[in-house]
Amino acid sequence: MFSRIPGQLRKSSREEVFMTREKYEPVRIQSRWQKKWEADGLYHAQEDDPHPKFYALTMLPYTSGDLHMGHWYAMAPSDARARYLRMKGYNVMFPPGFDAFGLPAENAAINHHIHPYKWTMDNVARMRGQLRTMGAMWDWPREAVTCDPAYYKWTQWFFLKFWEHGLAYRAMAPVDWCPHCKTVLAREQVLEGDRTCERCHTPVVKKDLEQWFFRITNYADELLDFSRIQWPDRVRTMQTNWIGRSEGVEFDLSIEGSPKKIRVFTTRPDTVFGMSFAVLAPEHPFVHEFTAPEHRAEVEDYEYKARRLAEIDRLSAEREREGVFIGAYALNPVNGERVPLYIADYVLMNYGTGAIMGVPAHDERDYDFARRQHLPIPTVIAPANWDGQPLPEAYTGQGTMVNSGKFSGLPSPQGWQAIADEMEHLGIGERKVNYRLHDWLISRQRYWGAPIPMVYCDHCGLVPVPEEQLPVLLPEDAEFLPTGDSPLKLHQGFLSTTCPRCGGPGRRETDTMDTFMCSSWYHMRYTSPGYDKGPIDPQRGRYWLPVDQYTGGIEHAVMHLLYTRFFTKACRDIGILDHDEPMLRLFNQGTILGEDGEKMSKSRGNVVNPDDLVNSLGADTTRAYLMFIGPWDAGGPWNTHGIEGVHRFLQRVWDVVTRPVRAIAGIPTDEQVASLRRITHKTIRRVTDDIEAFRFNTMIAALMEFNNYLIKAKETPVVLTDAWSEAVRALLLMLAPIAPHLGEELWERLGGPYSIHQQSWPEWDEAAAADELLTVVLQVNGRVRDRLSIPVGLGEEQVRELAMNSPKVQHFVADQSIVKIVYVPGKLLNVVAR
RNA sequence: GCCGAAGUGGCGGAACGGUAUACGCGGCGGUCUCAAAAACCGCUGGGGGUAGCCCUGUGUGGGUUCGAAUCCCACCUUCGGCACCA
Repeated sequence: MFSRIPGQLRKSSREEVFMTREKYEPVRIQSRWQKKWEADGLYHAQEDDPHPKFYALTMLPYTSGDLHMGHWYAMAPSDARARYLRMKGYNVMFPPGFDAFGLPAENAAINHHIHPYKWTMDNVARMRGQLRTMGAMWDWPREAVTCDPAYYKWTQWFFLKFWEHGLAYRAMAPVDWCPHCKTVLAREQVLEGDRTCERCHTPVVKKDLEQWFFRITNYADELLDFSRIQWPDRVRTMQTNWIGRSEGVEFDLSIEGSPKKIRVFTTRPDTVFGMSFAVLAPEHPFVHEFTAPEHRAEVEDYEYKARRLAEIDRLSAEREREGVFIGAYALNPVNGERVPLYIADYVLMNYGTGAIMGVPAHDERDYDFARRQHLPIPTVIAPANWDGQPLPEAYTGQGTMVNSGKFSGLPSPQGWQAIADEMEHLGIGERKVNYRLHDWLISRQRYWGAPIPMVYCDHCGLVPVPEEQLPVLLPEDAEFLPTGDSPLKLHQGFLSTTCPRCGGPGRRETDTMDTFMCSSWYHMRYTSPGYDKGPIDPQRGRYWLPVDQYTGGIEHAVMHLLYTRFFTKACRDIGILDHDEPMLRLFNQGTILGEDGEKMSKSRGNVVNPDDLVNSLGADTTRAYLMFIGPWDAGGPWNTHGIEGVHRFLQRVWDVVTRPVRAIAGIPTDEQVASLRRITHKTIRRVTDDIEAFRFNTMIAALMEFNNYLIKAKETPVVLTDAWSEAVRALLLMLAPIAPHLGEELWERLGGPYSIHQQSWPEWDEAAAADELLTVVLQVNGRVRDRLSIPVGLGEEQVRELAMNSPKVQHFVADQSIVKIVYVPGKLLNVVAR
């Protein structure tokens, strides 16, 4: 009985402490502010704002079903920076949207009998809800969903404009067909190496089909010019390699006993005297005509093998270079020499002319081939100090021309030009630039995409659908059968139409457009929501475009990011836009991995669900942890304990602001105040530099250090000063872009005006941030021996004197003589003794 | 094979050519508690010493420099991209 009393007392005093210390309840706080922000339209950017505009954009997500951690990793830091720029005084637009066309929706229709529209829009609804929980400054009224007829109407409109301006065309071409997806793919969508479909990893097969193309190659040279944009070197290199520009000469080889000539392309006209054979691609159209009867069987056998290989796999560049002689001879135009003609699969039909001159001494592939076929390997470019002996391997560098008729003795770069001139002069060839880049294949044999607005008429041929008849709608009652044929092909109502030109019977194009078409211009549409006279309202478009800061993954380097640049340049030439590049600055974030360091995937069971975290630790902690985990461009593994550390940090910020100040006796010293102001202003400087440079991890580390200081300072009399309020306000303002809900909540509790997200970013005062005492490191022969605390501005002489008086310095110098003293003002002094 | 990026504590990662390991996690010790959890405080690269301290240490080996994680050369490893483009 008696002993229970102290216990009860203790219990009640603990309750008292509990009452005075309010808990940080992130889930409650976030839903409160998300509702208020949305109701207030806090993030809806207007064009009549006096501040300079800033268009911040993060790559739009595909409507796969759920917002996963990868989306958060891409979007949360991007949002934080958009918020920061807003506080810096920009009129920031940060719009959301969905890439909503594509095969998964159609596969769901075939497998689960859900209409692609329903499947997609259900996903959009779910993802919208999840996006809202991030607490990002999404400008919802600008949202675009690419499968919405109000959107794809304009995708079709762009197609018509490209058609009108000769940038869209239909052609028969050998294309890559995915037997699983039952559609053709763009070259970019075929994984090189194993030649599989990038989506389902089924080996693709070659088919000759009539397809729709965009003339992106018209812009090849302009796409190589990155001078107007600040994009990462990595992306620029990848695009440059993909475009693959090479300068050379195209010339004719006469064929013995035939009036026909074959054209070859070379980047090394300076080596033309070294040709000892010529090669045609196995698919070259002249092969049959030139093949001698006694070689026919062998040639056909080889063609068959080559075709099979081309379809299945052509794994390696190291494969033996094989080929067969076709029994014909070509004549070298510069010296009349007769050289045997081969077919070999190392020559590709879809690059250059599909035929080459074989110069084994100066090309590694030709060298291998010549060795196998026992062909001569004449040297025509002499390396420095060449001994006149046959080369042990192909020499591909520059040198002095030899055995090259009147060109012998010339340095090879000069010979290159001289021979090119000569061929042009004699009319047998001319300079030519070749590209690896091909025209963009945009047609797909699927339902779930924007229909290509063209009509086939027996009388008029190909006729574009008139603008006023757009959109060509996808029929809602299409049947989704696992036949492999596009549902549009089987839908009479869609298929049959009247010819817009003659009014006679017409048949609609059933191909739909590549989804990269939709994503090539979505950033334009965000500027003009609801505009119905065109894809972009000229005034609003001019105000917002181009995008100032784009962020997204590197995986789109040669697809989306190249297409959208092409799109912008084409629109400029058509007169729709007046700028050259869609996005001025680009930042590529890395990939967030599972705790095991592997890519997050359901099959690995290492998926971290953001929804669970939002409902437990809160959106702010999740956002902050993703930014704290490491450099944003590096990505990295998730760590369950790591996020708890970030949560503790936010909890301690909460405590610093909300806990009642304890009764503290005494008045603060000048030094206490100065030191608080110093760390405040130093932190503002650090944090500002970091967020400018996308260094969110060190930015948060700086805020943690600052908060740790404030926790201790709160126990001292400085807590009663203006410097303290300045510090706490700065802390919240700097935290607001990272943890927008916590920032807003605490800002309100401090009595700050709504909203913290409309306040100015704090500025630092260099004078307040300046140190009064500096630590000078004393080294002897480059090794740290002592430290000196000196007042700012102490002259070198005095520092030297203090240093030489240091017992430790003296000990390590001992009886050696001092050779020199290096002094880095205010930082370090190194005594060199020997 | 070619091109590019990167290798730092037990872990994620910090460090304008100038105090290596900030910040966080984990671990150890402590306070509080009947106890535990939470929270808070302290310690925490390795080796040596009772201690003041000393030695050593940023993938490996060299070099430049008063001084190198940082710059240069070679090599090893990892990750990306490209891979017959004439």
